[in-house]
Amino acid sequence: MPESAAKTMPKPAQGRPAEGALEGLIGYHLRRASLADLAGVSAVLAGAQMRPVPLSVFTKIVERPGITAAEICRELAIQRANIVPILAELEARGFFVREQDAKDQRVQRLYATKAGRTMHADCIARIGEHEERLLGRLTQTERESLRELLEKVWRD
Amino acid sequence: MPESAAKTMPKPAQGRPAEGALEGLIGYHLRRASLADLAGVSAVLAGAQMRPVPLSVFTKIVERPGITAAEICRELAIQRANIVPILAELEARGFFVREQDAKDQRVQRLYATKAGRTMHADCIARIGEHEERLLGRLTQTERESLRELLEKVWRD
DNA sequence: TATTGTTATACTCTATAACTATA
DNA sequence: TATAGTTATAGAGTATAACAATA
Repeated sequence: MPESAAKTMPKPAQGRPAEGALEGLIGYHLRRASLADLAGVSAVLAGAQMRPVPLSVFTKIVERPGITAAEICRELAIQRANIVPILAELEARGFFVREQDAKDQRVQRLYATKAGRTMHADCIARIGEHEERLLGRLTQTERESLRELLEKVWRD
Repeated sequence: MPESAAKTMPKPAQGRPAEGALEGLIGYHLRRASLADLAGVSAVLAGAQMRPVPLSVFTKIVERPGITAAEICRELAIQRANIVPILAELEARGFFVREQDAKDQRVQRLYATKAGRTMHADCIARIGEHEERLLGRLTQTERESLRELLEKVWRD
């Protein structure tokens, strides 16, 4: 017969109700919240045949005309090898074009097309509606607090 | 950086500095923060040959002796099919045992062993140190705020 | 009919190593 | 030597469908 686990339950933190180890970890809530968000984003983007990572890559191209693949990778923490098929698909769908840099023959500068900018605006609007649902229980002040706290966590 | 990008930068939201579409999305910061956390957790758990998901599964076994695999799956939003190899490995390493339920022959009740509880306590301690680093820029009050805001986002 | 545990499988995302061409 | 873009590949993590045993 297995021994009781009650003895090993963690002591409640001072002033807080007893809870499991997972609930006490910020990382656990970060992960659950992020996964909940990702599911919603994926769902609304599916209607535009788009996915979260390719859209974040494309957002950089739209907002920073002439950006290079290597720059995008550094800013989004993507491996250079992994952006290749992402760019290939976005290019094949006519969302951006590549231009060889005149001064450095190694680099390609990327420019969104009109069709790409239209797709981008549509996707950002879809995500906006999704976030409105996701954050429905938070006030505007709470949303801004959350954004700032999260940024403090991950930004260098 | 080419100045031509300035023309296509989105208009700043009222009262806030100019920023890209990604920075304005809570979901983007949720994802970056969660990935930063996950990298750190994975690193500290590697020293104990453990990974985040198996540990979250095992935490349920430690804290709820007699819990079933199906219950764990519902609480952690894991597919039943995917928990099978996770439990197989934890069992093979001697961290828990299975007992057939007397009243319902379909279910197996799971009980952590002493070795399992020791491993669990070690891993939770490692993660605690990791979170201390991850959240180093947040006050205790801010950490508690963050936890509550995140919970409001994902919890039903 | 529904649920538990399971097998098999496929797909996405991510990580690593190595190559080429340029600088 | 270092960087940009690329290829190939392997590993997690996750998703779906189906099955046998039991309720």
